Amino acid sequence: MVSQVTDIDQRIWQVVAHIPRGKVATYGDVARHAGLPGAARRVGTALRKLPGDTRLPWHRVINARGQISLPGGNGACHRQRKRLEEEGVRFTSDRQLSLADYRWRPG
DNA sequence: CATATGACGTCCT
DNA sequence: GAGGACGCCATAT
Repeated sequence: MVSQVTDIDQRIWQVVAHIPRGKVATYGDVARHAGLPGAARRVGTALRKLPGDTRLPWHRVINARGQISLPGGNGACHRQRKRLEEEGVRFTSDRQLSLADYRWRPG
């Protein structure tokens, strides 16, 4: 079965590509900027379709609680944290950071 | 057309 | 502040 890439996915990816280095955005924020308010879950599905070798900064997308939403089992979770730390983002816990300090606010 | 699913958000305990 | 329950949205079956 092949995941179909829709126009929605393209818009979501485009928004993610605009998140500046060293900053993060919540799934809800990305959905809203993509013109799909309330469709935060759909953002996760779109990112899930990304190939492992993508250049998109998907690691800058976290949930509204300021924590990584990927399951800890796979290595993706650790990979996301590592990339963020390399951008200067400090974690207050294994998978949590301070949204107040790093949340991206366009404008 | 009805159900199930998921890298979520908000409210409540 | 940390979890759980329930709600939302677009897709897949």
